[in-house]
Amino acid sequence: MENAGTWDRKSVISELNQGRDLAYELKRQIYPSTTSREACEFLLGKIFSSYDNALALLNCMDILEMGRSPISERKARWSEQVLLCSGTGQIDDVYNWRKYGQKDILGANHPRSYYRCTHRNTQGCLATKQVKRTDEDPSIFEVVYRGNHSCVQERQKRNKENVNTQTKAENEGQILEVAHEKVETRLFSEPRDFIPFMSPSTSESYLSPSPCQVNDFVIGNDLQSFKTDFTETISNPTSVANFSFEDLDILIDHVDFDSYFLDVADYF
DNA sequence: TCTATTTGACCGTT
DNA sequence: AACGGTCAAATAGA
Repeated sequence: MENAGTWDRKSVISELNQGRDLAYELKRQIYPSTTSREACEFLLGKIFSSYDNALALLNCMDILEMGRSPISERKARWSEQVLLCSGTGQIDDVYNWRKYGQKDILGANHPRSYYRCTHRNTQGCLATKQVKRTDEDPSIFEVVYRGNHSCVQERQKRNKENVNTQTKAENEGQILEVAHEKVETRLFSEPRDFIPFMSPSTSESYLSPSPCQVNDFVIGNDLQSFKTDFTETISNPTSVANFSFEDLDILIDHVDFDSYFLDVADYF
């Protein structure tokens, strides 16, 4: 077991280092932007691949650890992010949602709608979101995201296969503000009986449900500065005109990476 | 026929 | 008991 753990750790570190190096190379080539678009897309594909592989490895170790832990210790970090957006409320956020409820809320002028990930049953994805018109301005929606997606959606896969060629939905809403984000620890009473599996055609990972997770784990100065950019974007009430959910997709990927790494830090 | 939405009922928490 | 979140049967629509 020790040997397996050592091998896993080296693999993870190697994948993450490669992803970091590629990201810096891309950054170097973009500024100034004299590099061809094809070269950038190639690098992005390699970066996504490295992070996918690292996540898959970490998730496997996480599940192994969960299997060894008593139920009373099966805790997971749970993230919540609140966005304010204009438009129809049906903003284009990459993921597919299925409405499962609507409630009138005490003291609120408009009901709150409840959505869960379409892939809850097929992939065990536990991400949910709530949407409600604000009392102050009914044209502005408060969107609360809970948990992170463990599923891989078709659009997400297309994004990774064809970076920079995404098309935006006609009715995409504009995100006005990231109101706040918080993290809490919740106890999961259900056993994790999902296992990770690999796409037969690619190395892309389909991860088990792992509702999670943001933390402050730091890996070196370089990554810290990289993370700081994102943290500043999401933790302060910030005007984010031009911010799109394509950006959020990347943001979520990054948050996933961090939290998984904290798990593996505990593991070791 | 299949999938998504609607909506009243139900349940856990406070 | 009130409230918020979820369930599930009924309904809509492609």
